[in-house]
Amino acid sequence: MAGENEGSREGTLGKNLTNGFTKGQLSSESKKNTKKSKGSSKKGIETGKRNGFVNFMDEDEERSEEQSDTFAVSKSVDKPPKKKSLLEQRKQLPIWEAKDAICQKIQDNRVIVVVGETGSGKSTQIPQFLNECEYAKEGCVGITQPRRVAAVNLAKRVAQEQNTRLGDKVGYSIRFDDSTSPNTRAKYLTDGMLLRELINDPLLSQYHTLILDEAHERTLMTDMLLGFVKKIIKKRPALRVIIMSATLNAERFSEFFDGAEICFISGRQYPVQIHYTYVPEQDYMDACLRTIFQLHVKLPPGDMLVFLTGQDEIEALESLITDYAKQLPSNKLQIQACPLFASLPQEQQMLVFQPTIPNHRKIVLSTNIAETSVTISGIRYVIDTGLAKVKQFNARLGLESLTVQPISQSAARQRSGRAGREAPGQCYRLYTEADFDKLPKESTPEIKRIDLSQAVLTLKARGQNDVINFDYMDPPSKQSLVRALEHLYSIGALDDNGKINETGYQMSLIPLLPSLARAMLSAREHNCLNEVIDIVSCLSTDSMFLFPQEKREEAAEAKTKFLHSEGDHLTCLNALRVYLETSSDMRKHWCNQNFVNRRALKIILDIRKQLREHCKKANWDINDNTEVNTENILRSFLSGYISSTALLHPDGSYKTTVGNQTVSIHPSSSLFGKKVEAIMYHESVFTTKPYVRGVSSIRGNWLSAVAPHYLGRQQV
DNA sequence: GAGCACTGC
Repeated sequence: MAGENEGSREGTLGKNLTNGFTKGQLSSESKKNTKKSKGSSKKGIETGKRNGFVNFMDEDEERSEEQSDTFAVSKSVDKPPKKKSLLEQRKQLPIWEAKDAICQKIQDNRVIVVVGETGSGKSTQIPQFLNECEYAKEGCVGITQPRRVAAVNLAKRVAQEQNTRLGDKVGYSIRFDDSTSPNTRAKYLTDGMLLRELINDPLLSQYHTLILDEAHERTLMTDMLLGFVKKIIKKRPALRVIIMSATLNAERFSEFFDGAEICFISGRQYPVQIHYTYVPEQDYMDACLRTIFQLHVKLPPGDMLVFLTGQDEIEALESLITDYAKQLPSNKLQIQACPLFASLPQEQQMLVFQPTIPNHRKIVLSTNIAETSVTISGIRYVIDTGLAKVKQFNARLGLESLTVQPISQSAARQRSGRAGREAPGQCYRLYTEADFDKLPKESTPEIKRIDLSQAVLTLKARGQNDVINFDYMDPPSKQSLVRALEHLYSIGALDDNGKINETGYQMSLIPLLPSLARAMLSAREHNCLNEVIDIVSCLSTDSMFLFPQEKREEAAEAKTKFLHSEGDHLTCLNALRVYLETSSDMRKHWCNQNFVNRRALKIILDIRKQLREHCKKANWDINDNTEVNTENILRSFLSGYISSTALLHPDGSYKTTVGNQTVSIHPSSSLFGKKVEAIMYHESVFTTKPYVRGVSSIRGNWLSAVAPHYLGRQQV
């Protein structure tokens, strides 16, 4: 199917492209185009409807103004000369002028909102300013980040500026890696880590100031922190809070904190001119390909960043670009296409960051990863399809889905901003201005889109028993909260009144999904903690089994030697055990030979190590069984998957025990096509139909034994 | 008989 799609896509693309770019036309068209756009820069690249060109119009004057406001254009284009001292460099940051004002504001107000664009230096400088303030003599400032790398890099930079060893006065704290000491006065941490700290220190008493950075991203963790911090300031009058946001929706944060003052910091961002298409493009892949070549022959050198939705698209477009690039005259600028997505192997990801091949224009084809997580230097042009893949959780059906959706206006601005990091840039939106205006202003916060089981457990374990009335900036639907409560109840984390019990509290201390944490607790009783730790580690990150498009059969063949008849849980245990027995100098080779994802395996081993340490601290015995007792292992998992089970019906289909929905075993599962009495599954995903993945076989009579309190009414 | 945007503890 996938192959067929690609084939037909290539067909239309090819036709349209050659309309616009036959070999002979290439250079003359490009000349014509350049002339036109120069002659009428206000009106856009007007070329009419011929030749399959994608026609863009520029933003109108008013809109350009708004854009430059949004991006707080820096007037000085020159960069600081190399030899300047760190202090002199700091003094040139836009935020330096605001130093006294910020210090004054934070002395006078308990909460402020700081809006600063990229490059303002707010994340590195404000913590240093604060530590010089009168009120901040004792304790430290905590700066939260949504991502691990950001926490580490900011800490490194500030340690340098303070001329101190990293981990001393300036440190960071992220999962698997803590670099702080009692001396630490500026601590960069992921927001998940600060949420962890709430367990042992409910008032976060070590901090004189908390800075929630990148709050506009509205991650689940940031949103939970916002609610907790609002509670804490009522109990700690001395605590200061700074909410940092990159967009102009700061009023929402200000309102949430009872009208907190907003400070605006200008950034070091160059203007980006926005271009829209005149008419909606039917096929954005086709439009993308044509736009890339159209712009390539027209625009001065400078790399290009194209936002697409996923790996398949990126790989398809990459091969098309490479094909058509062969038609470029050899005396003209050539094209170097670079794919970029999270699961791309490290070595290939590096190509994006290395200097562009001489006489080439680098064209980075990227997912959303380049919108926030990764910054690429040299980008002058952005092409934005206006789309992204978004995960959504249907609370009524308990199904997840991943669908392509239009992005928000603020995401579109974030994308266009990627063209103006080093010089003035251009952004070509493959949609009309009218369509842009119809986009939602902000993206939907994560808390409204995902399964909240883990979040609800987190809230309850930190003293927020009433999760419906927690002070959310954007409350999730009642239905999704109720579903999470029901799920937690089904696995025995809550008592009959919905309060967290000892089991639930123990689960909350384990950094895993509630279902997997429950399996671990159950494994203690079944004397198979060792095996279950290995399996939950595998289930906590991307699959270790790779299936490259071109070598699918080879990869499937390699996987057969690990297959276990009882299902996917024991299959991944088999594979991990073989890996662990492989000598360290052979492991890389083993991975390549067996189509095993080395990056996933590294994370699996990190998680495994962390879980084993957790057990050691809790004094839990990690058994040293020589023989694997599959029934004990599966029964342990069933404690966590009790509401994720399905029974085989006479017609050969599986129907869920809760909700009686028909589900199919995903073709990637080792139980695909097998008919067993009953199954439990790690996740259910809606793609073309409801599929379950991470599936293992169970006996029907295990169900009532595991959760009589829950399944009593729906006896099997 | 077929999919995986991106994070995080």
